[in-house]
Amino acid sequence: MTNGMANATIRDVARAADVSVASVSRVLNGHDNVRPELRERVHAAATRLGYVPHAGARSLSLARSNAIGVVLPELHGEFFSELLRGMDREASARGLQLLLSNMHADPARGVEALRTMRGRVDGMVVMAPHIDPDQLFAHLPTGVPVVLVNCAPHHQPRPELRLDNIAGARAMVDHLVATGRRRILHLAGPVGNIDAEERMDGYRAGIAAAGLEPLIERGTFLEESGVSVAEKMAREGSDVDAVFAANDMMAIGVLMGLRRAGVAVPDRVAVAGFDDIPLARLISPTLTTLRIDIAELGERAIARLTDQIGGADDRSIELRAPTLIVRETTSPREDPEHRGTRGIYA
Amino acid sequence: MTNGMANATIRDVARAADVSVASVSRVLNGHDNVRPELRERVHAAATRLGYVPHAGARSLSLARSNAIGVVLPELHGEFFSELLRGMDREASARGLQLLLSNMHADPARGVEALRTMRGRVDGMVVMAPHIDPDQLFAHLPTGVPVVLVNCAPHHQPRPELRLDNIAGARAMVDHLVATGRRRILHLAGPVGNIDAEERMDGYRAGIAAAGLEPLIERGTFLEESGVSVAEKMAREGSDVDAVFAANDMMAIGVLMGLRRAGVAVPDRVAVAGFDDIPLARLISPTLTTLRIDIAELGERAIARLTDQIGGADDRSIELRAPTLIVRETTSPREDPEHRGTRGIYA
DNA sequence: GCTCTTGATGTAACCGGTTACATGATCTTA
DNA sequence: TAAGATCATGTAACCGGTTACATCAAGAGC
Repeated sequence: MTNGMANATIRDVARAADVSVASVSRVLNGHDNVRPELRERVHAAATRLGYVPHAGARSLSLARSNAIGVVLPELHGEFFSELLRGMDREASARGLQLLLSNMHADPARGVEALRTMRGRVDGMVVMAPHIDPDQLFAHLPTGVPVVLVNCAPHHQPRPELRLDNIAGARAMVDHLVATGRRRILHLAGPVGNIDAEERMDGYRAGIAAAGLEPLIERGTFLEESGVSVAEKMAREGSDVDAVFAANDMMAIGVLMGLRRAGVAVPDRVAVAGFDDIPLARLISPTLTTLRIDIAELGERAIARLTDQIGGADDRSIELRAPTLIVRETTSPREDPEHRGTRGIYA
Repeated sequence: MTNGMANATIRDVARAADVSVASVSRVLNGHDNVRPELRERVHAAATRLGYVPHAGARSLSLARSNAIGVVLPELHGEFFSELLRGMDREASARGLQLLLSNMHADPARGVEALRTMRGRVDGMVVMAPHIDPDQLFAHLPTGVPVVLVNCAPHHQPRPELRLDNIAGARAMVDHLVATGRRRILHLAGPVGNIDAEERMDGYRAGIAAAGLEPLIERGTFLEESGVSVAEKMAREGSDVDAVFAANDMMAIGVLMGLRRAGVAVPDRVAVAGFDDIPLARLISPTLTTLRIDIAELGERAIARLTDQIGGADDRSIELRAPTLIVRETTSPREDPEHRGTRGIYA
């Protein structure tokens, strides 16, 4: 039977070694006030019984679990995977385990996910770009340290990490304008998603500064949105000469849609994304985008959380600026005649 | 102070509602043998105090944690992310949480990772293609259900999920042979990795069956290996007409290396991978590969584990066969003269 | 009216660790 | 040799829940 024999407890070990449970605990936790001979007996008994301490019981009496909760939106794609990788790196370096929870779209289930973490973790990292944190934290245990990552606006006095989406999007628009684009379409993310909204704000600011006209379509952050926008552009004979998508997956969709429609990138239309997922430099033409060091973001979240658990009281918001990565999809056009023109294509 | 006030306990609630802890517990767990008026009082007190149950204490007394441990190799790339996504889907459907642990290359740390899960999870999913499971489980708590995923050969009588790497690789070689390739190079994965070894076995079998000569290079499962093999081929004027890489990332590296060297794919050289990561259909030319439904693999692991936890005793090994996905990188050559020739290229 | 059943509620033991405090042995020191 | 200090070890309370069992009140049946 796999689960035939229950595991030995510390009392079993104590009995087997003919000592008290206190001594067993002391030996196993490496306290030095134990006679060597007794220490020996305990170790022998423990290995003989195959004793493995019960982490749950341990954390109950210590009021410390050495685990931290990670609450993420729908686990999807490379962003999430990179973030988790960074967290894992930092956490395992500090001897912490990660308890994962998926915060679905439904706020009620989200609250439930956070509640079930109480008494199981020492703190939490919460990333919820699509849910109002005030609502989320209203019915939550107090006294659990939390670090927010890229959350919607709120009134929580909590430590927080954010992307500077506005500056990033602004930099991209500036780049497109500097390379001669004038009809710049923004393919935005879903309504209510904080990253989507901020990137759109940055786009608007850049467009206004250049004295251009804003052109905005809404997407879903998925590849398909990009494809359909490209198809629509081709169908309607649009005069757009650059598409700035709110994330890389949509930008890639745009690339595929344009290729299928026979529209030259970057000669006719420039394309840019956001995130710099690994894919961005592998497709062809390679994609201009904004790089976020996602794994490092994850590491930093864990680091700040452990500081907080350790008693620090730093509630500041840390803003991380993305870096503009220029690749082939926004190269200046070879044909100088295009510069500034508004050619119609089919 | 974020963590100024400790959380209320069930005894606090009992005192506030002027009832016993037993009644509070009954109310909060939805037992029906409680007078409505009292039930009301308890709910009121609980919300007034912001009471959230302590999951650790609960699982200690219930001997059930509703969490399952997931032990994965170095969290890297799309494979891992898809697997975790599938597990999360199934787990949250069953009301389970996932406790993540990274099994690094070092077996000692791996054992430690498994030990710290005891008393914290109801069972574990272990994926360790690079570590000997016998060694791993030698000093482990008995009585904890475990499902192995893609592990090295062992003598563990445990339920297990595996990829049919051999059949997959064999199918790919057959496909390459059928489309006229004769000098087929296998870019294998690292020594000691079970997936790598099995894929190589499948390759060997296919090559032998076709009466061809095996050509093998070792790689690291990373893109760079592919690039350097492609460079080496071009440099040495190799007569290889197909490269079958042991995973997609290496295949993509090969594609990039060949493109840079000006070697036409698939006309001069066909390229194929293994895994069907999302990237495979996005690059150009699109990559022929073997599809594994990774997320489903993850779901299935959780499903089998919960069966096991529920008392089932099914120790069978489930073999999942990859599906051959033919795309552009292995299209038959347009120039029929190449068929069977061994042209040298620079 | 009295016993028996039924059902709500409370008391206290238990899950498996940790540790404050008590105990008692050994060693100093006068 | 007796008093005091030091140190290893054991006893039992505690962490925060759950629940077997005891208790007691109300209603049923005679």
